[in-house]
Amino acid sequence: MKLEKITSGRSYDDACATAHALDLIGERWALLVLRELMLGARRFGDLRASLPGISANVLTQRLEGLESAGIVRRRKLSPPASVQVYELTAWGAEAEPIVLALGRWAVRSPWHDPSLPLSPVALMLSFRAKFDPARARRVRVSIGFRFGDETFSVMVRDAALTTARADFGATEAQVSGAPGSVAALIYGKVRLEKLERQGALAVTGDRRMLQRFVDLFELPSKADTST
Amino acid sequence: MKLEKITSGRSYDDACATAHALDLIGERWALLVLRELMLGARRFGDLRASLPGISANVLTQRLEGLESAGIVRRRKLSPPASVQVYELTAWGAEAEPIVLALGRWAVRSPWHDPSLPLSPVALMLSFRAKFDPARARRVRVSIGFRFGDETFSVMVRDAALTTARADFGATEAQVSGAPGSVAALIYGKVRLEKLERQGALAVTGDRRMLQRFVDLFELPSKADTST
DNA sequence: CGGCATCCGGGAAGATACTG
DNA sequence: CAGTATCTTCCCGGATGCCG
Repeated sequence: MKLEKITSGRSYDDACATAHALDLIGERWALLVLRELMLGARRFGDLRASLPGISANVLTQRLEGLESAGIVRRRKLSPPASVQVYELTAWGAEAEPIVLALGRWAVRSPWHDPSLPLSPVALMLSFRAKFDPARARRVRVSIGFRFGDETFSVMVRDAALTTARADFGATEAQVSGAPGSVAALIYGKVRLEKLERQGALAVTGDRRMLQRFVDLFELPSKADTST
Repeated sequence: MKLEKITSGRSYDDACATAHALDLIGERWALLVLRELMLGARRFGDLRASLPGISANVLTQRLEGLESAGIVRRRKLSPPASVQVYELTAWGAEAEPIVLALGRWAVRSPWHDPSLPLSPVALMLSFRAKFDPARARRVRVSIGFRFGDETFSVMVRDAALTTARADFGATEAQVSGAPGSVAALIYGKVRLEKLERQGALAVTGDRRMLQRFVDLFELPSKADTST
């Protein structure tokens, strides 16, 4: 099968693998769809809600293209759920370093505006992108996050960070609020007390553990565009 | 200044840094322009020649956008050259991990076609992408490459690889031919003797050193799109 | 010739309405 | 809820021409 038929876009006709990657996932919205699938299967409507601005027909096209390229798979959940979801193939999941590399680079952009809407998955992935193992040695914490009806757990131990969709369950501290408010706490270094007073965040459990987690991350430095 | 004015494209309006990266370098051809600038300043015509299929007006637009975003800078070479070139800013050069991550991922694509045209810079960057320090311990080689009138040198020592535009000069072996033929030698594991017999490559210097370099790289494995 | 503006055709993206 | 159909807008790509 010809490549143009797979993504139904134009090909760069370049043997360079980077160019080929752009043939596969370089179309508008494609990489953000992958981002939203990085933490597990999602429904069509979930994806639409997490990608403000995408229209239904474009999302349909992207999912079709990614599916025929072997990056995304559609699956029907077993009854009684019987609902259709989209998930990454093993190869699709291997695109995570691309998503993280893009984030690490652009967070230093002078034009980056952290006040825009932020999806829960995007926030969770940002932890993976900015996590510094050297800084996390000897730190052992587990934090739960709740955004609406989505919950996640983040664990730091043995200088490694793991993120997953999971119950608050066995975490040491739990945070509820908007993803952007959590970002303000961690990356903007806004004081937790202030965010609680504003009603932006609600915390239960061991607050000192949460602060220990926050201190794992530093303020991103802005890039030098003059040299 | 509003972001939309910088790249003159549409914005994702997403606080996620990955989305912002796509605002900056997600337009068609943008990342390939960066790729071609990764190994040093280039002229407009050089870029056009290395990016078959790009039209002059699109290249102009991309260069303008990347320049106003602080990723690319245009510079006038001092006389007597007095010619205009484009080069990466310090921040633009930091996008290299993105280019390499895309390449590492897509080289495993079932649809990747290595027989398409390949630019010299793309080949040189592929060395950086696929270099395995563990495999290169105790190896110390320097190879020169010539593609038309462009020459590069690659050095491996102390489990590190360095690539640069440079004379053949002090390298131990020198290779001339098309970038695709070098790729066939290194990634396709086509025998050097065969490529020489076909007239695809010409080698001078210590052939054993060249073979030692070739052996640093392994055949890329194809991805699993079924699980 | 290098760099860039202009015009145009085709096609992808965006918005909205509609259907099972 | 999960898409499809339709229409509009705008980007991409190709051709041409201008200017230093």
